[in-house]
This record gives sequence, structure tokens and C-alpha cells, in this order.
Amino acid sequence: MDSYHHGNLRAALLKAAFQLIGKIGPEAFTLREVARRAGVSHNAPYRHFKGKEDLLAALATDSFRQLNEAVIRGIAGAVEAPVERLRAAARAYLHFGLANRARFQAMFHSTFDRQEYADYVANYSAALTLLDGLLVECLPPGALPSEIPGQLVWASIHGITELGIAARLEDGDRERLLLLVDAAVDTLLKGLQHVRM
Amino acid sequence: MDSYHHGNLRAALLKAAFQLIGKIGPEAFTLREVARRAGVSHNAPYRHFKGKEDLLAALATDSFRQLNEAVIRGIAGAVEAPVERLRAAARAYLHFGLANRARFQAMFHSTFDRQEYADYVANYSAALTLLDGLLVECLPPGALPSEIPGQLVWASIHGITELGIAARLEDGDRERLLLLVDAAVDTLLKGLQHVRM
DNA sequence: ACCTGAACACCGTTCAAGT
DNA sequence: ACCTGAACACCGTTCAAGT
Repeated sequence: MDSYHHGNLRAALLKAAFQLIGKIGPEAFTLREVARRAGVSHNAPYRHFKGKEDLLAALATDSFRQLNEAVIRGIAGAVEAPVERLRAAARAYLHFGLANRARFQAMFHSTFDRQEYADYVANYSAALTLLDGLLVECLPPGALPSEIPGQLVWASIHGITELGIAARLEDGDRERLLLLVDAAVDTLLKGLQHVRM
Repeated sequence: MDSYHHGNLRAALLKAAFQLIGKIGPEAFTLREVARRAGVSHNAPYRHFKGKEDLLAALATDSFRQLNEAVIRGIAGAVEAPVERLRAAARAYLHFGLANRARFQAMFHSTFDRQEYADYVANYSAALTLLDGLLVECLPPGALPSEIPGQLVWASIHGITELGIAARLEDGDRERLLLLVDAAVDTLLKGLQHVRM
């Protein structure tokens, strides 16, 4: 029998949206097409989402959750040395971005009002906290006078990922980008030991 | 008398598009509204642009030109010390991004085929070359074994700007972001003197 | 409760027609 | 050459109506 009458239409819509966004990118994203793919009428989604923006916020939130999981898996696969763990996290971040262009865009470049989406904020904060925790283990014990180091490392990894996604770094294949992420981690760690914040 | 019959409709459309994109952002960007603002019928733009994507590419190209000019102005206003010049360039990059959200998005997050827009590629390359030249002057004479340092510095500044635009760095007001950009330049320069590439 | 069809005011793009 | 109006196949969103 047809499903979608047992409260799982919301999940089905999100799944359809993911497939669609993965196929055609977020700029061509269409609420009516999502409904079509879920096998319901074009305005059925309004029972579960306030509108297109609300669905996009749900996508962004779910994507942040997946990013965090991917980073945690990356760390779990690394050896115990703190620098290696930070590197693994950075690589996982880059890899997630490259493999999920559309979700990355939903996470960072959509324009819903974040204040209204506590779940989104929570998952976003978790990502930053995760990275920051790894960084602290890499720096000398007394050296955490501000949140600047964490933001620096995050921004650098994020910048490499953004430019990698946009294919704006010459010869920007995956291997080169991974080298660049490693270089960023190493260079920043070295630098952070010599610069007073 | 009405203008737009002397070959300046193209320029008028670009100007209208800038105003529109500055007001409502690039996600709400509409070809028909641009035409309306330029005072012509909804399909007059097709005489000057192949379509919406073509107009967007022109916007991106023009925006890169403006970014380069802004960075050059920033350098000109700095003292001669190489590090200060690099810092000034980095600050100008950040400032341009924060003040031109929509253009930044057009430059980096639109999806036209770059191969078809030589002008875009030229202006993009100029930006990278500019930054790279400043960086070389900051490093010890023999220390340019690869293009990695330049990409690192660029990606870091770009990442800070992207996150700043998205308001994803806590307490992300302009002053803090400028401090962060300075810290990025200092930390990376320090680190680059200690890490072998 | 949950879903539907019809309707409204929009899009981007095309095309025959006007000057 | 450059611009126009009408038309096509779409949007997001709303609403009265069905079960």
C-alpha cells in the first residue's frame, strides 16, 4: 500500500530533497519537484514545513549532523597523536564538503533565520566545539588565552574546502587539497606556538 | 529622452542588477525585475545576455575586477613594510566581502561554466597573483618551493571572509574579524618560516 | 489529521511581430 | 538593430474542499 499516511511523510520529503539536491544542486532546488519525487501533491509539504525556507533549514541542520558524524568517524580512524587526530578531522571536513557540495551550500549559504532553528545552532556549535577540543590537545597546556586559534584553524580548513568546492584552486584535485589541509594544520600549529594572541 | 537606444542598455542592466542584488541578495535575483528596473520589457536583456546565467557571469567578472581594485587601494594606503602590505590586502579582501555579500556569492558560488568566460578567469587569476606577490616579499628569499603558501594564505583569508559573511563566527563583528585576519597573516607567516613544504 | 485541485501572482525563455 | 506582447511551461503559496 501507499505509505505517507503514518507520519513518515516528513522523512520521505527530506530524503527526496537530498536526492534532488544531490542531483541538480541547491540553486535548482524546487519544492514542487520534491513533492513529486515523494509521490504526493505539490502542496502536501506544507503540512510538515512552513515553506521552502523551512525545508532548507531542516536540510542544513541534518547536513551539519552528518558533518559532525563524518568528522568523528575520521578521528576514530586516526592514531592517538593529537596532531594526527586534528589532521584526520580536517581531512574529514574537506572530504565531506567535496562529496556534498549541495549540502555544504545549504549549511553555509542559505538565508533562513538561524534564531528560529535551535537544532541548527546546536549542531553548528557542536562542530566548532569538536574542532576546538582537538586543537587544545595540540597546543602547549597553558596556551589557550582566547578563541582565536580555534577560529583560525576552522576558517582555514573551511576556506580550503570552499575554494575546493568552487574549483578555484589551480590543479585542485582531491590529493592536492588534502596536502593543502595538512599544510594548513602544520603551519598554523607551528605559527601558534610562536605568536602571542 | 529615454536612453537605452545608444548601446548602453547592457551597462544599464548591469547597474540595475547590482542595485537589485545589493538589496535583496542573489537568491532572489530575477531577470524580469532587472529589466523592470532598467525600464525595458522583460525580454530586452536577451539582446545583451544569453540568459540569466550569462548576466550572472558578467556580474561575477565585474565583481572580481572591483575586488582587485579594492585590494590595490588597500595596499596603496599601507606603509611599505611587506607584512603591512599583506595585512592591508587581507583586510581589504575581508572588507570587500562583508560589504558586498551578494557580489561575493556571485563570484564564488554561482555555477556558470568558467571555461566560457575568459574575462572572469583573467580577473580571478589576477587576484591570486596579486596576493602571491605580496606573500613572496614577506618570506625569506629562497623560500618559494611551491604554490602552497600562497594558496594557504588565500584560503585562510577567504575562509574568514566566508564565515564572516555567513555570521558563523561567534561575536563576528567587523573589528573581531579584522583581528582574526591579522592573526591569520601573522600565524601563517611565522609557521611558514618553520615548516618545510 | 492529512491530502487534493484550482487559483494567484509570479518566473525564464521563446517567437512572431513591430519600428 | 533593437525592442515589444503574447505565449509556454514552470514556480511558491494559499484556500476551499474532500476523506
